[in-house]
Amino acid sequence: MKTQEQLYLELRAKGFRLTPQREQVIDIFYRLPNGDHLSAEALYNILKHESVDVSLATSYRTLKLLASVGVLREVDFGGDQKHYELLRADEAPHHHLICMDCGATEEFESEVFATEATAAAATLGYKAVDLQVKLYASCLKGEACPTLKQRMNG
Amino acid sequence: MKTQEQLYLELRAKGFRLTPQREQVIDIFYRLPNGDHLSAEALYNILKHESVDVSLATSYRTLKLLASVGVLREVDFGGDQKHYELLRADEAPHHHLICMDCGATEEFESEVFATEATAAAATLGYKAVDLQVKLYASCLKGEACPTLKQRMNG
DNA sequence: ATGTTTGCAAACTGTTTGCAGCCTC
DNA sequence: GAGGCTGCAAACAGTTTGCAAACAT
Repeated sequence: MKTQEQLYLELRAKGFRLTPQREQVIDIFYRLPNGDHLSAEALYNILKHESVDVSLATSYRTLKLLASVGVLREVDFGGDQKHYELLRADEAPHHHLICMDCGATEEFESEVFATEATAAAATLGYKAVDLQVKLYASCLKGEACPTLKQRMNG
Repeated sequence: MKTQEQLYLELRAKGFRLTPQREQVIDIFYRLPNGDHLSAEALYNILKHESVDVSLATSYRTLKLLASVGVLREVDFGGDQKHYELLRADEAPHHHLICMDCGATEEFESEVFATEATAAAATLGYKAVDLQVKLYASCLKGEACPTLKQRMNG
């Protein structure tokens, strides 16, 4: 995978400046568990928590910039805020399962989706660019579901 | 497929009232080309155009109600407004292709997705409920793309 | 008659933007 | 030094909500 330093250079090459804020944002995404994703507000909270001086507006602007440059991928889970995840070019694209009971999200992989999607696009006369799969599911754990419990007590 | 009359009874059975507004909304969705979808505002505009007396708020409320009852399905295309489409129980679920060049959306079917998704959910210990596939693609038509042209001249 | 649903306008939420000052190149 | 970048607060878009009147049952 691309290193953070390579990314910095890439940004500069494209005429963008490397500010402390951008550096920190990139750093946070690199430290995130694989496949994890953040909303602008979540990112803002992490930054604040780490005593990084960033405004919410910059959080939004940076996410958008990094997505437009291809560093991040915008994904949505049907909630009301957009989420972003690191785009790892050398990894199999993963898909998202969203639990309707507890709100948890899980990632899973499958080449079948990509293959099928590319074929479908071609059939319709299009060229596939990005595939986003949202699988809404139920954890069936009811009361026992840890995430659900947490939310109800929160 | 369920008839509109069946739907009316179903709503009443669940304790909801059948108002002219709701009747009209359901009617519009039934008259829509198969697989087509509407946002709250689009629905509102159609209703106004047909001289039906409905407020935007009711448009939102009705869509939400019908979705919660399982008549409509909420789908999103990455834009900023939610869209809704008629849920036809006896039809193969369809998926959406969104053109990144011209914004057009197309539907396509494939049982492969559903099969794969159900299996993936089971593997993770979940029960699949709904699968939403968004395939971003490019129509490659550039200037010649009719929808794109229309948008640029609009 | 009762309780749901509506329209209106105001409130809210997530996101974007204008501007003055700051900082990277 | 010049122009992009930031923070702030105000502006926005889409959606939700409180309330009194209107309506389905």
